[in-house]
Amino acid sequence: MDLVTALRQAGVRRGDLAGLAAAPDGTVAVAFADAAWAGPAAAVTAADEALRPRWVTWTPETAQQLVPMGVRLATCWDVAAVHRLLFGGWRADPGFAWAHLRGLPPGQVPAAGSRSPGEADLFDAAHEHDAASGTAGGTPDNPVGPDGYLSPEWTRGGWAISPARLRRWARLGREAAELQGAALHDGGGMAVATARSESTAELLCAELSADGLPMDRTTAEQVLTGVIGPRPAGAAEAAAMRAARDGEVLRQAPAGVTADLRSPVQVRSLLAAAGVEVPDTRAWRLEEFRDSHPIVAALLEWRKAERIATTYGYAWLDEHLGPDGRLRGAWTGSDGAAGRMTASNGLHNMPAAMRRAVIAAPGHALIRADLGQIEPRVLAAVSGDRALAAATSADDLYLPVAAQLGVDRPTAKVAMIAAMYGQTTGHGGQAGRRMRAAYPVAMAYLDSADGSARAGRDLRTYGGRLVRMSGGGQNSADTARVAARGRYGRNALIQGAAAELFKMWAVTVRARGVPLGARIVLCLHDELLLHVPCDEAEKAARLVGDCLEETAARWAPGGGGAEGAGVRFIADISIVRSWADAK
DNA sequence: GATTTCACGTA
DNA sequence: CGTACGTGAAATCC
Repeated sequence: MDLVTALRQAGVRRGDLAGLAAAPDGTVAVAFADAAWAGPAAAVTAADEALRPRWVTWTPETAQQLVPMGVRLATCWDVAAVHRLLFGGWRADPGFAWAHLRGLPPGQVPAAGSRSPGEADLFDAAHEHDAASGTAGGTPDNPVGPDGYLSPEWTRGGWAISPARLRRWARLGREAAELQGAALHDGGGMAVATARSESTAELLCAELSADGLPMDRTTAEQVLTGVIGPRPAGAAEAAAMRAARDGEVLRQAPAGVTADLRSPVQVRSLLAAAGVEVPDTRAWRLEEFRDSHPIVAALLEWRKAERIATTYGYAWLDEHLGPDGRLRGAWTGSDGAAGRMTASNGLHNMPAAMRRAVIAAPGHALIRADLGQIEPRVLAAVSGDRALAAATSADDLYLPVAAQLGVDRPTAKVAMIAAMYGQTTGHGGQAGRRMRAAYPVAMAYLDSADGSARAGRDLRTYGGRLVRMSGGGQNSADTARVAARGRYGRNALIQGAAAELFKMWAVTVRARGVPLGARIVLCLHDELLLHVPCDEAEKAARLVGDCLEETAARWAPGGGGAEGAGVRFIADISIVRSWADAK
């Protein structure tokens, strides 16, 4: 039966959970109500458009498989993403997530192991029954073993196709999602909404990985030429150019002294020979010696060029910029403690000079949108501090804060940041004390995070993400380490909540942007870059702002001031041809 | 050959 | 004015 018809007959409605599993050959299985279906992936697109269920995936790999096949789903519930939210940590494979949901000791999850040569693939229909016989745990029809764990035969992947198994796997995914939903409801608050947006952010990540960032090769090569010279013809020429760059620094050295500039140890001796004594050679430390000896400025200049040459040079361009003018890397929806998005291949730490080369395709424009002062605004929201929330009504939040504290703006900003992230020197001074008096609720929130983290107690972000502070290596009594743990904890709650708000905004923009042909092409912690046909650019720019208002209203309710914190979030939004044009 | 340290880019 | 992450080269470990 046709999938849409089957879903309709089962009474599946918008937002209902539908299990989804995909085989490498493009076969998918869908599980809903008491039924399950298997067939070609294209049917899922049709079902998504017709009914828009919330597709349950075990891991983001499903989306990563489907997107290149042209299947882009509206929403999902990703068991791995929700597992990370509920339980923290990085590991989130199906067997591990399932064990947590069933309350089984996660340390004893059966290893997925490796297939021995010649062993039949469980998911190969032809060998279906032979393969599972004699193995512990699950059966060909049941992934759950008698011990309650998922069978390694099912979890180790590398599937060929068996529609029956695929359907079973999709059904079990939906069961896992329902268990997760129940666990999240117990937590109350924002957790279910966060689970949805974190999951859908995984769909966005799969698309970002597939689509890439538009970059103009000619402009990129121009930027490189300006910094490190033209593309070398061969290895010999490259070595010569490198030596020439080194020479610019070494000619400033005292007579007879030389060094390998790529060796920090040798650079330190080199500087010492020039009369500059430093404990290490980091740029911020060398900065104050810039005028002590000409070699320092030359070295700092060399470092900038060397960074571009080694990490973002012609080799980088050749490797990651496709013939279609798209720079690609792998995206993850939530990495590390705070749950920020990450990207590989330099997409998140590209030198500012290269932004000039990020240019919309012909007939298209980029929409650049930056959240303004996101962290203090997030603090106001998550702590529920009414006084700080009042300050968020200003475009520049630090002006009212400075007025409240009776200090100038730079002092107010430092005091705020010191409070949010902890400080290693001094005790905050007068401005710090006034912060405590002016914003006691926000400060108590931060103190509580700091105290819990110091004591090794786990934390939860506003959106419900567990930040693990207990366990291995967290019991040190060393004063410096304890203080660092405190800073880590308070930072994780602010950075983490900001990441949750950002992703909710991003997936809202992703959904609303579809009719305009607007695609998100870069996410950078508090900044979104959209690629959109020129004709729709104005609409898309307004849409991004509207989506922020909508997201903020759901995420930090009470904008009217009657209830909740009523925090205002702002974004700087501009329509540009190149990423470097804005601001 | 794998892991750690230093350094630096982004937020 | 602190935290996070990814990357590359050298240094170090095994």
